Amino acid sequence: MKFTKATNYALHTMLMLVAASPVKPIGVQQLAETQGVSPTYLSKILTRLVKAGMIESVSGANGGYRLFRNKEDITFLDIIHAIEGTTSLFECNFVHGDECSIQAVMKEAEEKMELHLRNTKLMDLAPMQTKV
Amino acid sequence: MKFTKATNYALHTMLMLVAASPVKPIGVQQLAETQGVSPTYLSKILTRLVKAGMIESVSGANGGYRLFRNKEDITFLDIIHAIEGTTSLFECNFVHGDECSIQAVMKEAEEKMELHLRNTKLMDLAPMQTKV
DNA sequence: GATATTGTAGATACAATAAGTCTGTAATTG
DNA sequence: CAATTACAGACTTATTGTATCTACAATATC
Repeated sequence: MKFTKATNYALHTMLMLVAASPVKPIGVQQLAETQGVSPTYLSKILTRLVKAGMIESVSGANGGYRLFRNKEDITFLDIIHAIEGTTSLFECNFVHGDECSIQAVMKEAEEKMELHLRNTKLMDLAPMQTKV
Repeated sequence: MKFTKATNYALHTMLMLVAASPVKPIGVQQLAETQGVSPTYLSKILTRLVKAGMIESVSGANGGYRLFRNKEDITFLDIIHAIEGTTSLFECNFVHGDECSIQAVMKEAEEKMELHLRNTKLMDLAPMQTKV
């Protein structure tokens, strides 16, 4: 199991948007070029962030993407959940008596990871690095 | 991203082996039947645990699998690493200046999860549940 | 030692997911 | 209106996960 590349693209793009102007949008062309990925594909990924209410898209000439929520509110977990989904990483589909004790442990472990991702905001990195 | 089913099979099998006799091996036939998976496939998974030095296989009539290490030493993380591999869940392959700050955060998060999995031993569950 | 029993390795098949492309459409600006 | 930009959906390709099958090697028991 691995995080998908889409998550990597999403995180890097968000970091750029956080560092950029909150009013003037950045075109997907530019965002994609910096990361060496095709604009249409990146657009498809970013649309998920739009639907999650994190960013906003502006059509037409000089359009692009810009933040929608406050910088301060956007956590790593938000972005990851928007891309990877929110279902548990581990699911036991056996029919035990009731709860699967193994799954319980796995869930606890996952929550430790999520806690860290929820407590870390993009802002925490933004100042030191303005590009990519 | 999801943990594979193989990890689920491995964890459940290990729980059975921990609860079973440390001398008399259990056949893969029986282990597989309990979990509703084919014996040859489970065997393939268990072979990875053998190579990781956690369990031992015994060929021939009345053969099967049994623990090799001490019950007390076997953590969730050991089993998961044996099946899923030990590489990071997140890898940024862009060429930044030096270290990717996003990757750094992701790595920390992963370590939180691993810490919990390393601190939880199969033994912790074994007493309350002897089957599956 | 022959035979039945059990795990092992390798080839192969199938399915699901990830990763990316292409094309046409809709919205906006100038 | 023309140029620019994002969006949606169908489609393709590559990779990984999930098995199955078969021949082989090791061991126990008679």
